[in-house]
Amino acid sequence: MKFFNTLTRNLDEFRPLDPAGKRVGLYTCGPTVYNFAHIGNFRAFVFEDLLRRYLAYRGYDVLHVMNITDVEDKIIRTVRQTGEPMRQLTARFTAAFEDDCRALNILPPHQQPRATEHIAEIIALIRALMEKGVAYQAPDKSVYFSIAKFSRYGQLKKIDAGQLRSGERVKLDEYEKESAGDFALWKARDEADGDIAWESPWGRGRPGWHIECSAMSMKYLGESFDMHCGGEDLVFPHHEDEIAQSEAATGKPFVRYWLHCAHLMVNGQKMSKKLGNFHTLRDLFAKGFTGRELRYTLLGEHYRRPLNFTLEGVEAARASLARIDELLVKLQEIAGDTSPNAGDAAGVEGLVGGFEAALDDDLNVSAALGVAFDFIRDTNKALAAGALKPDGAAAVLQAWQRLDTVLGLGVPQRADAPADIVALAGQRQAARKAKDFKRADQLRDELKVKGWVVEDTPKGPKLKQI
RNA sequence: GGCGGAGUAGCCAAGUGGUAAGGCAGGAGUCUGCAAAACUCCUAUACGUCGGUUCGAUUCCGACCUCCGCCUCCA
Repeated sequence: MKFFNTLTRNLDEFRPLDPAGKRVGLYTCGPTVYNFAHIGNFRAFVFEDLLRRYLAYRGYDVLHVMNITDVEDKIIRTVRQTGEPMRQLTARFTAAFEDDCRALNILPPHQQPRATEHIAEIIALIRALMEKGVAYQAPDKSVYFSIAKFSRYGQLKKIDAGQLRSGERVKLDEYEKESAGDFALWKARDEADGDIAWESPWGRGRPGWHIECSAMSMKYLGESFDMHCGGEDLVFPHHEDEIAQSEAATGKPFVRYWLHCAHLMVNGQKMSKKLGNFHTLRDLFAKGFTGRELRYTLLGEHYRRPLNFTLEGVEAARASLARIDELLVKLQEIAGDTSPNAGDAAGVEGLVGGFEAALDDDLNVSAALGVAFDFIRDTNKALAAGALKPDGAAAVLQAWQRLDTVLGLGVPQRADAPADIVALAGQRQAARKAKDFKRADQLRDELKVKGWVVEDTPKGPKLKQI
């Protein structure tokens, strides 16, 4: 299994730190809960979900930790503007985030630590950095990390710390740092913070953003762990700073594999409220799209390529899913209660082997889906030829269910139609037998209004819920 | 200005030094009372531009164009 590691800029063979090669520590940067997350945020979370699911599929025992940033500049600004208490605001948007993740069938992390519940760990880490002499308290009372004291600074982004130039955002910065590249570990309380402040050895204040991830990831996964992911915008400075503060404090390598996903664009442009192409999941649900359609859309493209999100793309995803579902339902009908036996596995070797080979190659999910659709066409041909027996169908279903533990698209359940629908379908069939096709078509329309499609097959009419 | 990523048919999107998966959309056909689904064929001599290396490049190299990201708290 190979992954593109931002640290080495190479496709690296994955080897867990665990000597037994079993346990894998995975940390993914979670949301800042001051608003609804948008479709771009969820691209990253779906990618991380795919990664986690595939590691589990490959037999690894994954411990997945994702933080919730529940104290931060934007949160404080929102609190100031709206007057809503911070805890209420962050609880509300954390719940909304969790709802959205469920809708996308994103597995919940095993640990979901919040920054405000780890102030003690954060202070302990800053204290260690102060003791090592790599952090200092500036005249503004805030505590900063001195990148000049950490010679490996820039290893992730491949930048020379001396080359950092002050951008426009720095001009807005009112901090009294020794060097432009230094970043805040502890931010001294100011007027605007109100009562959002904690006691610390350096006075009242709150944690900087980067330090929470170091403190919480190391608490739950150890000082060195396997994988850390996020969107590509987090490479610098967030992840670079995490490496600096973590490694400076422990003297040990922090993370072995850094994986970053490319951004999502909407209609070929950067998503922005100004352009009117800004989508939250809620907006998309209101347009009639489902979580699994959106999951498929976000999942279908390789994570290191920019994804161009369009509503047409979600409609294409819907059609693709219908093709998959159609086959699965047919297979369920043929398989019935038959359980697959070992001998039937031969027919699905190509599917499973191709799928795994694609995902082993840096999670090439597009190629994996290509393999799946090739298989779907072949299976449809076999079905049309009547060549698929119950045990063969059961074997295919079993294989697909296993692959779906990775894709997370869900397998449709055969739903038996209620009695009134069955009765209507019976009347229609009687009308057809009597060659009263006008009446039959009326009844078909009536069924459609009630949410059922009737399809005439060689084995008789078949009811399908819309 | 610095660093990095991307440009494949109508749309989305894999991949490769020897003329390129898959999905969607549109069209035709088979099947059907008509549909639906499925299958077959077409749209499809599709690889940003210009050079170079090579027997041969979409794939390697160079330049250029366009788009995107990061350059102090944005997935």
